[in-house]
Amino acid sequence: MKPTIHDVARRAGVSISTVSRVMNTPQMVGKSKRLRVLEAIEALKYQPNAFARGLIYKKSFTLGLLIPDIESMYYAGMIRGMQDACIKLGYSLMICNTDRNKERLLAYIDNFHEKQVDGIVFASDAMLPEYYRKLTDCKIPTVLVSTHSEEYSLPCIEIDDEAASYDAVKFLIGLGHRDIGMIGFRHDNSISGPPRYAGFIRAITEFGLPDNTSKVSYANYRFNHAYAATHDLLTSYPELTALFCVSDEFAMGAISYLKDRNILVPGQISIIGFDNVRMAGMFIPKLTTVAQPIYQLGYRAAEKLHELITTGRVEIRREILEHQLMIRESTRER
Amino acid sequence: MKPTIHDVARRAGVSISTVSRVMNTPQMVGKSKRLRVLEAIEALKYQPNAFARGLIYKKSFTLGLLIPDIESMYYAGMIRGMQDACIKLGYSLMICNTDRNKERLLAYIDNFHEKQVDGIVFASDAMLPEYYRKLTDCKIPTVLVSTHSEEYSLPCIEIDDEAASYDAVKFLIGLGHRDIGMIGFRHDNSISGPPRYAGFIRAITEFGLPDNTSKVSYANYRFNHAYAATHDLLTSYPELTALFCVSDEFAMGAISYLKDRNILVPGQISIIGFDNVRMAGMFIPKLTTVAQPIYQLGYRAAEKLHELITTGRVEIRREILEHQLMIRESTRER
DNA sequence: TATGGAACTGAAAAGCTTTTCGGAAAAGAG
DNA sequence: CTCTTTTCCGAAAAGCTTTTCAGTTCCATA
Repeated sequence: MKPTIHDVARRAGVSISTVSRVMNTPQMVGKSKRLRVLEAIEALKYQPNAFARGLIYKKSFTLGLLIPDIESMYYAGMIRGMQDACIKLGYSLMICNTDRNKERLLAYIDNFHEKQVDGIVFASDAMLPEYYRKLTDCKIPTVLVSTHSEEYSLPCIEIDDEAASYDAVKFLIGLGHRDIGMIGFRHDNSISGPPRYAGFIRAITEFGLPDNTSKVSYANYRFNHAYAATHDLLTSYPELTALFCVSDEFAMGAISYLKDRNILVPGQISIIGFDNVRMAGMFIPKLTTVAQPIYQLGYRAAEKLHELITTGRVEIRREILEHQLMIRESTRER
Repeated sequence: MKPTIHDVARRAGVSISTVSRVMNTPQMVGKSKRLRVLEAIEALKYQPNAFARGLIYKKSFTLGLLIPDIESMYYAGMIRGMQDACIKLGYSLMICNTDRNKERLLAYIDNFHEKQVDGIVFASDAMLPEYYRKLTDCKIPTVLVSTHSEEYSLPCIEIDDEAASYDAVKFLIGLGHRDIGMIGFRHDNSISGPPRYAGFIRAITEFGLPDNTSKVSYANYRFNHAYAATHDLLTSYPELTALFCVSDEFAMGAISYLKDRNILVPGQISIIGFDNVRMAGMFIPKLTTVAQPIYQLGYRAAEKLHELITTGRVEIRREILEHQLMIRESTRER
């Protein structure tokens, strides 16, 4: 049986109040008793019971994290940042992988509610009304990361997707490419889909290449969808010399398809990705990509949530972090 | 303020005992009261307080997971399996990323202890004496996954590393290769390092190729170390035509190095990896590798831990799952 | 040597739920 | 219609900690 504060008190020959004080405000306790208590704690390996404390503090010192896909390299990087922030702030992190499943996500919120997490970082793309309702019903502080929500005005932290896309496409154009395609996220089930498309459109129109407007194919998060989308796009538009992919995984899928067709990257077609996941620098060819500050996104999200929990509000509701072009080997001058 | 059982009771005009019964043993409650209580629960969005329950049950219905590297694709796959099992078994999962840092791991165990996790899945490679002592001091049921420990006889679940390596190297030999090198885990800070080396040795000696015994270079978990190790190995042994890498990430690092030196894979050198992470099929060339049942490893680990928690013991202490050769494009006949 | 204050300590309540135990009401039997 | 047996329900205790409140002890000062 786990030792309780009573066991420690008995062994040290003091009251439980004293033991509690030794743990929380040691300076209030006389030296001799304090030493005896410390000895007893050590001997018994006493660790206060988090349930009892939670009952009093009404806090669990635990944060919940909702991510759509644990196997995505993007979220893995974010988790690291978040955990480091949690350590700094004295929280534990409970990570739940929704697999983009609505029921599962809802069930996780219930679970978080029951477990009394102090707040939730929501990284699961679109904040649907059902999610929001449940979150407000439960009154759980929530921040969004790498997504946002106009209608519910939740605190969020992300990059400027439109500008980042624009920069990527502009870079391609600067390289001399005139026939540029895009592999995008579908607009109906993603948040970053539309702004990234908008950035693409802005760049091509601004530089007088409106022919490319329709040279877009959509894929569904994963490698093989991007592979198929690339096939579709290239059969319709074989003239393409450059491809803007809205994620590194998409870029890898596209390159993989091209490789299977013996089309050289960047020899014949240049590819630019998005995210700069760890794998981007390991792939062959190394991916040129627009880098998100993935680790910082996670780190700041946890900090922001902490701010929301402790102060009840947040300095800046919508926080934008800088993106950055990483030029590597998958792009080349035309 | 979160509604309590008292609020529900008041609203439904019954005692708290009745509310509790409605939640736990509904058939013990008369229909009319039950309905009233249900209505009140719904209206108030009542959710029992996990702290109070934990105090009574002495269970948190939470499992702790210790992993060395959340950014490794290997562990990401395992987490998915574990989470699915946890959902089935009614547990939550608390994932902690140790970053292979001893102090951090120890701190996480303390944290698990305080949070009263019901058990721990330990995937952090070597079970050091300090870890084991703390675990036993805290009396937390623990199972090991994709690692083991002779001295402490903890339940574990893994593959047969020696046999898997043997199969990989045998496959290379079957392809006609006679000059085979290996990029291995260092023996001093890994558990699977020695058995995988042993499998390599057994294969080459069994097939009469003892010259290869020393053609081994060691790397430290990550891509760039494998990149460097490949450089070392090939400058010492330029005659190599095949390379056995003890992880897919190592294989990618090796291929990346080879690519930078304009050495063709599999044209000039065949590469076989280990693990079959999700990325293995996406890399260029697609990796031939010996597949671990990563998802099942995670799933079974959670089930096994559940078994240990509920029954106090475990049917089979050391459980071996089957590996399987995945022949793709990074290997070729000599 | 008394007295005021500081320093320290213990008893008890609160926080929320489950469960045991005893009692009341309803249903069935004679 | 009375007595027994179920069925159902409420009061209270237990589980562990923190914190408030009310002392007690001890030292310094008058």
